Amino acid sequence: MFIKMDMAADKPIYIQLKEQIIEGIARKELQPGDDLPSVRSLAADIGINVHTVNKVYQQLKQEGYIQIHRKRGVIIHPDGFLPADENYINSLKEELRPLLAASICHNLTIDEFKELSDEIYLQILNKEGEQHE
Amino acid sequence: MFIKMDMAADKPIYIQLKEQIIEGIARKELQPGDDLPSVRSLAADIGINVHTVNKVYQQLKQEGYIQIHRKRGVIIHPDGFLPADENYINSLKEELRPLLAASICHNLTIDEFKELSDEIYLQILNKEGEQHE
DNA sequence: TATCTGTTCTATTAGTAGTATAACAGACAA
DNA sequence: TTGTCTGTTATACTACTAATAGAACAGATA
Repeated sequence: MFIKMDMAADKPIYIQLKEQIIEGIARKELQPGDDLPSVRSLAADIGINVHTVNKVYQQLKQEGYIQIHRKRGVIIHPDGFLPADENYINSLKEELRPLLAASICHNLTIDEFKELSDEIYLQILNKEGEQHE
Repeated sequence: MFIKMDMAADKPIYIQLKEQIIEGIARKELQPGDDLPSVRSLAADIGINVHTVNKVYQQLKQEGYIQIHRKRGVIIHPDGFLPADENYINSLKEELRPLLAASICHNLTIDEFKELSDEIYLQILNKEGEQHE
């Protein structure tokens, strides 16, 4: 598995796990229909509690990233990428807004902000540059 | 004051307050040297606890947005906008990364993402479009 | 002296993050 | 049928954060 937890970080581990799975989907390492480990095996694998993994899976299901079948287990949603509906766009806007406000206060131009976005975008999709430390 | 709290939101009120002050600085409604209300008066004004306001001021001081003087009170940092040092850029990147990964999963192109950024950027700087609900 | 400022202390309530054990119900293979 | 895997639910506990509350201290100033 490609999961790397940072137990010392202030970011909750269930958020870390969730983000890494989403990034795995984004870079197509996890493709539609692919199996995900069971809650128990993944929990044992990365050394965290079953409930923590279950919480992540429930949220990913809720947001449409995965499907959960009683016996077969957990799979990446077979329909492929999600629709960028108004709901999603609005939540994205609300998350971007404080980042942009702070950027302005740090003398970052909108062009510099967009260049940064480009950079990270390529970094995510580049299969080589796995880790970001 | 231009502060509007949403007590029903899941976002902690100290985060809301902090973000609104930062956005006030970004849109230049709060200019270098300007006075901010005392912890007590602001707390009474928006109906929250003194300690909550104090926490926000301490963090804003720590991040260089404001100065706190024993008697004079709290002022917007007189040096103007902050430097976009490596430290800040790295923290911004870490916040942007999960947003971009999720955007990719929602079929958003990098260009659409950047258009969204443009839109919010203008929305912040536009003195008219105050609220974002 | 009285009053304002930020600051610090202690204490309480409520909620979240994470762990731990256990049990239930469905699926499936031996 | 039995055993074992799956997700799911329930309960309980610890630790931490968010928020409130009241009080007190120290410096500045009118």
